[in-house]
Amino acid sequence: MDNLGVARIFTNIGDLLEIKGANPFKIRAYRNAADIVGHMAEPIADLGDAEVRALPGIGKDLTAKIRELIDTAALAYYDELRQEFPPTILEMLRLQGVGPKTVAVLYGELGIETLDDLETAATEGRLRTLKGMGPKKEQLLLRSLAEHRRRVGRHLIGHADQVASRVIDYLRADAPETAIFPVGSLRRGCETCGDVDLLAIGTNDQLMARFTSFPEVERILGQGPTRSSVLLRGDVQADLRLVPSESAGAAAQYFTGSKAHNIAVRDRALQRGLKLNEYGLFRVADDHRVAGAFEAEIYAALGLAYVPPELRENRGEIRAAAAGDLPRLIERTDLRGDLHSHTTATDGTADVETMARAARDAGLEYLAITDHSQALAMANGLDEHRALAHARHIREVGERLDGIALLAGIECDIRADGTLDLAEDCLAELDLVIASVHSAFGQDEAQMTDRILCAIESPVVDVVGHPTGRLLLRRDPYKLDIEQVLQAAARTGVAMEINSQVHRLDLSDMHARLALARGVKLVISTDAHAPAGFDLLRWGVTVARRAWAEPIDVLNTQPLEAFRASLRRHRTHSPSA
DNA sequence: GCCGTTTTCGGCCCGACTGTTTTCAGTCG
Repeated sequence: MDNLGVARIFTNIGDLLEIKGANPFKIRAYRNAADIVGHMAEPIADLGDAEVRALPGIGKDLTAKIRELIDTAALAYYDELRQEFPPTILEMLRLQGVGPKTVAVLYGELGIETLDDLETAATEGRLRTLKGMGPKKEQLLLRSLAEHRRRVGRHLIGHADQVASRVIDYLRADAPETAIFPVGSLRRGCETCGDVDLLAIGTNDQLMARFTSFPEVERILGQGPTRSSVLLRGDVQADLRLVPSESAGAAAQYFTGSKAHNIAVRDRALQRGLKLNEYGLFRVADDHRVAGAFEAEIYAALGLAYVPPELRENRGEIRAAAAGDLPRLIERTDLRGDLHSHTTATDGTADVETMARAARDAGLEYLAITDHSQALAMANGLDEHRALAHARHIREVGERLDGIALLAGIECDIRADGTLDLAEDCLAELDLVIASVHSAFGQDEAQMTDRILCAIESPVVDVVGHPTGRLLLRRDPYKLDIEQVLQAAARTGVAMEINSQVHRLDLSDMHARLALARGVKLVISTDAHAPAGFDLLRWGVTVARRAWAEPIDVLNTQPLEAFRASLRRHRTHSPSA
């Protein structure tokens, strides 16, 4: 069993224990262990018991359970726990506003086991008969159910990418000469993917059998010589297609999509007496193959510059490609710094120096340490006194280290009334202030908009962090007049963050593109809580690319001094004035 | 569940918000 498998089972144990009403610290121990194992770089199966035992938060008991999982792919304790509840009960925990206590009552009192049961009971008004529930809670649950239904069957891009990598590595081990790569929404960099589409080039009789024997396959949905489809553990569907090399480019183009992009490209082909399908680009008149082996030659044959996959959404890229006006999209290597990170001072897992070294190892020239402010008590947020002491410490460490510059910043909460969580004179002492919303998500649009506008007007705010507050597949964005916020940001020189956490990716691609159109600068940040977190920059870059961003649009592509000068706090007048 | 080691037992981040109450329980971060 791999790390993610272990992590998933520990997470489920934590959830089941919580429904049972077990000791909260025991629950936390399982969740903590799930987090540690799930984020480890090396396979836990490669570690000896002593090394596992040495991991923080993993003691004698959990070591034994991890060993059992690695050796037998099962865990007796987990199986016993699962006997006590129907297997579908954990799904209900995914609903907004439904926690373990509610699940326990729903199951215990009304025998509700599934989301469908819950919907029926809510619709019939039976939930309000329960203690602590009323009509409002019923409506809330129905709304949560509807949101949840929209999300099932989709996966975060980071998750889909890991699945794709594991499948590809497995296939390559047996066929090192065969080119295999992701297509579809994963290649386009969409924030969520419905399934994982893979394309293999060449001839290989064994490939499909190898694919369906991948260890994570739970069910084979279909198997043929050129196309197979499987359902993997964790409900991810993966499709593999095999095409001959003369059709490689056409197939890649066809299966990468999007549908809307492909329709527009094929239309352009027809206008030129050509037809495009997954086998190649052909003259209609005599079926002569004009192109097919490479994507670029197909686009070229249609009078188009090569369109990067992230732009293939039929949002103007074909016109731009025809005119030679495609942007020079930002790349990961254009980024020189990361502007959002946490340490053990609040809810991070590593100290300032460890994070700094990891950022340097990730190729960055500067890093802003931006721990939480006091409102996030649960994260041990900093008050003014601690924030300034922390800033001194960050600067000391920065002085000491070669090859990386540190900025002493903070992620300051925007309180429900729009005021900042720390005094302005304290914030003015820092190098960088990100203002973020972490509470009162239920405010109406006018309140939330005013709240963020209020923060933007503060002269000490440089960046708005994860501006819409969405959690992909979990929580919709809060209600917000983004247009007003962007106009204020443009006027004041406040930058908008693209948060690279795969469950945030906030701003979204569309909002980021709108921001650029309004003259707002972007920053791409990791929000790293651990040394491995800097790898996530690639996803923020992917969003920026989908937003048509060039390096000049993103503040942290600049060298340190130019970057500092571009921050709102160092501007002497508003940029649009 | 883990952890420490002047402790092998007794700690282990807690405040805001909501909807339901009539003094609070559950959820969220």
